Amino acid sequence: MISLANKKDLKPEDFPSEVEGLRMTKQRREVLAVILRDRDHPTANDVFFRAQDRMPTISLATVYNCLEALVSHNIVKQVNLDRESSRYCPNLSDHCHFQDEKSGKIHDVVFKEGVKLEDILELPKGTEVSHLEISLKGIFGNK
Amino acid sequence: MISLANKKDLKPEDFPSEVEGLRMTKQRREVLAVILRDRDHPTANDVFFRAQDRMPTISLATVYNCLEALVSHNIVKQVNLDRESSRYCPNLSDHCHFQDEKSGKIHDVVFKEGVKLEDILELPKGTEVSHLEISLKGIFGNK
DNA sequence: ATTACGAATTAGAATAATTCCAAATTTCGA
DNA sequence: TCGAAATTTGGAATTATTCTAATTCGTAAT
Repeated sequence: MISLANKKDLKPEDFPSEVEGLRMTKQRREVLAVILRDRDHPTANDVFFRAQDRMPTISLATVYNCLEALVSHNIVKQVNLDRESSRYCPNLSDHCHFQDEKSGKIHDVVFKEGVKLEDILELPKGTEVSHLEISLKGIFGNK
Repeated sequence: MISLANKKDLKPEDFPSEVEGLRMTKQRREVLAVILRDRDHPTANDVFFRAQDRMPTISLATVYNCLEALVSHNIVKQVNLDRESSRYCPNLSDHCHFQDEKSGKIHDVVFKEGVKLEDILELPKGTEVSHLEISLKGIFGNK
């Protein structure tokens, strides 16, 4: 796809009319723009409030609809930590999520160069992994 | 602790009166016995129904209370896959969960000998991991 | 332009898992 | 045995999410 992953400053109206086969409506553009702008793993509710700044009439149901559309078209990732509300992440590359217990902030964490799943997990022959989620909690570095 | 992990056939009344500093009440014994017996990652509701066989008066609220007590005393693990109901697992050793997309069954998966997190993840210096959850989905082997 | 049709949006109701609450019961230590 | 503290209980409350049905939008053909 046209990599949206880095397009931090893209304005909603700059999105092409279709992304990954998904028609980009006004609302979907706005929801996507919010997620690309802040990159702090917002919940649906967070997205709803932020989207309202530029689009006061958008509804929460629409935000949920848009998120589901974006996720199912692999435009954003849905992140689930414990049983908290789902969060949304524009980083499409393989990565994990680390929730800092002090700040509550969620950090993306990547695998070290060359690490592959089959190398680290005892998986029976013939296993096909379609989906992987790794989440960590603790104190995140000194940053 | 007295390793309960392997005590598949332990009857509720056989549990010591205290485990990991947690007083073992009748209800907690029963809930724990259910989890140790079936080992199929039941939800709170599953546990509730199974516990009712031997203890028809137990309430769902109590099952939730017992589960929370058992989890916080590290007697069982709480497993969260996506946004589904939490599930409960008596396997206390480090492991991941693989949900087979055909059967829905959840399999425990272990790390290969000697694999350590720091070896595979790009974590900033000073990071302390207190909690880790890895979950996979796909087709699980040929078993 | 106008129309027609499928897709998207909307508000609000419904659902489901979990937590909360306040009262009743049980357990434990003095 | 008595009283305090912990636990259990049923039901109400909460919260995130999904569903529903009505309206609106967008597009493509007339």
